Amino acid sequence: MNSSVIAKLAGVSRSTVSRVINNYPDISKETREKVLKIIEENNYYPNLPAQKLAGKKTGVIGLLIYTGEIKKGGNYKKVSDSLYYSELVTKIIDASENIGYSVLVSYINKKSSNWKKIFANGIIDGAIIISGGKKYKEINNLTKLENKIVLLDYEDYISNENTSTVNPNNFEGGYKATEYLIKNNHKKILHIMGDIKRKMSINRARGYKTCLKDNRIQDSMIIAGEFSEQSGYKIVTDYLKNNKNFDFTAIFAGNDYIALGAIKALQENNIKVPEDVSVIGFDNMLLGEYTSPTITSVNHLDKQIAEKSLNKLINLIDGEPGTKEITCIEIVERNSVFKNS
Amino acid sequence: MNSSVIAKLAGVSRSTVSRVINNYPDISKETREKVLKIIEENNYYPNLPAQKLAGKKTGVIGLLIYTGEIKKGGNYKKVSDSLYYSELVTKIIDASENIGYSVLVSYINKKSSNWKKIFANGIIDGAIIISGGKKYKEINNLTKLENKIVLLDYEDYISNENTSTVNPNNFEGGYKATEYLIKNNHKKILHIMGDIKRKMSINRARGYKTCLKDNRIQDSMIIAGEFSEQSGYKIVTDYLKNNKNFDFTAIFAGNDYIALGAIKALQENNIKVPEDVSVIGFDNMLLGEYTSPTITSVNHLDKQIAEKSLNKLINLIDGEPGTKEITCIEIVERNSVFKNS
DNA sequence: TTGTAGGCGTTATCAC
DNA sequence: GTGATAACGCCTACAA
Repeated sequence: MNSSVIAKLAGVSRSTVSRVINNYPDISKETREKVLKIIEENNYYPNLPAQKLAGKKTGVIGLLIYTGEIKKGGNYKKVSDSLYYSELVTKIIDASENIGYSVLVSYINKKSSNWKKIFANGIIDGAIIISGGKKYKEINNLTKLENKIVLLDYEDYISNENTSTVNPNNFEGGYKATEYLIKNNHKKILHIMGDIKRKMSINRARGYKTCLKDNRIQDSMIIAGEFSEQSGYKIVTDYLKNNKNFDFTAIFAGNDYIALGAIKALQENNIKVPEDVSVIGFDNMLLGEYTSPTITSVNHLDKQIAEKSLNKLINLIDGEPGTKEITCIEIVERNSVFKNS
Repeated sequence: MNSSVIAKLAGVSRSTVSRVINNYPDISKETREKVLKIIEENNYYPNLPAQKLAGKKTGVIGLLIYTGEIKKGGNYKKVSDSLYYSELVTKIIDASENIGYSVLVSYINKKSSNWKKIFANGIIDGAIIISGGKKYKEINNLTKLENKIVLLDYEDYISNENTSTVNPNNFEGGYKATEYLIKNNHKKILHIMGDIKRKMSINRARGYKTCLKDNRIQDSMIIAGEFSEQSGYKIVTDYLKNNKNFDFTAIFAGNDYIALGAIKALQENNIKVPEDVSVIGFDNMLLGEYTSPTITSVNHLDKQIAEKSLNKLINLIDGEPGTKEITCIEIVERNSVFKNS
């Protein structure tokens, strides 16, 4: 089934069929309706590769994922092993669907060059790249091509005519999380950092320290670990073991995984959350709605990272130049912080 | 950049470039290496739409999702609102990537016809359709086209030359879950069903009842609800309120959400899980690794539904006829069932 | 308002 | 072993 068949059936030429499909104005009502009827009857849809080849947009965007940073043990993890990345990926898919775009997902890795084929040749109108904060040579090369790209969570900022970037405002997040705890009457706040080598962690910690300073609070406690439940659990467990009279009333965790581990450790030591100790996380993962207690968190993900990236991409596709964007931050109140303001 | 440019640079014809790209045997080593060098130097990749138009496979499969069944309040939910669907979708993406396929994700809905364009015209080599168990007219129509399709979780079995189906073995799952509890010395087992209208629920409950019968256990207790945490929570809370001397020692929950809600309700009533009451869930969601206690569950998802669907699809693409498949079931032991065998 | 024809970048079928 | 050429299905000037 193709436009020639439709044309023959409708008694018109292929170009007329094309005009109908693409909503050209200069076409008579009769012809249009006649053609549309035939199209409908024959369940005809234009061939996407052919349309693309002929220069049209496809309504498909690429989602390129660099998984090198998602580690599991010593090995590279897949997206589905991580609730965080699963949520981020499906959020991008959902946001795209919402504005009528479909998403072509591919991984960036050295083994396969599938992603290059997809990227280098436009079945896609543009792409969002999740780099996991990693400087990856290939990504730098990609940005030099003519494709429209949005770089997500790529802290080493690059930008050009065809490239935009979107990053969470980690500093502000750290600041607001700390501020929220202070407003709820906490003065002894422990901050558990994620991977100390990542800018993300450093900026969140900077926000924490700056906020304490601004509020004239001297006691700052920072322990560095990893962005995992196990790490949060271990750090708090060890801390409680080594400090019989623990002296913090709240924890600002580097992300929700750490928060969850910290909460488990506290609970196992018969310290109630949030009555005895409050905990605030970061990332606002959906997971946080299913734990006990549910996790109060810093939101930059939900309706932010995904939708902003997509909007930026659409702007690029529409011909606007690349820009740099930092997402807004808000506290999502759940039950792991005791309300006492 | 296209094959003509490469051809000119290499001093050969376009056909020769094509032969090199597609690994044709009848070509001299010299020519091949010369062309490959030019290709490399110029960072050239063949144009996917053009290849597809000329009749080649693309290495892209479609993932079509019918979201009508994923409800949130009264409204239709997005995939990212559901940890279950997020995990399923990313598992399929991961499994595909693993064998070198990229995934084009699109939703099936009445508002947009994007999915039809994608489906009806082959940038994709085939598609997996997640129907959420819903009889949807459009899906039936799709199976009549010539595309290669795998229907996931579509209990009303359809199969033809181009269509395979994959379903979880809900009956066996219900049976094995119950058997596992019995083996751990439970005789009073409450089963909390999900949506009673869905075959999924009915089959799990059938498995439960058959297993009790096979083990000569008279007491069967079934309460029907929905596939949600809230439902599990409410049912157990109400039960405990109305039965001061509750008489079950274990719960078989219709899925992990229900299990989670049930556990919360038990804990709030100072009933310890698993010491006082054991709970087993269904679906083996990643979520179950982050709760306290972690949730023992019936696994059909992990490395099953996703990978089997994909294998089936690849078989179809390779020209084999459609088949019907039911996934294997296994118990994943975590900490919500007390080991007492 | 409609039809004709060239081109998009490949692959495949012929020749040579 | 390699080069010309006709598809693949569509879009878009240009002509009428």
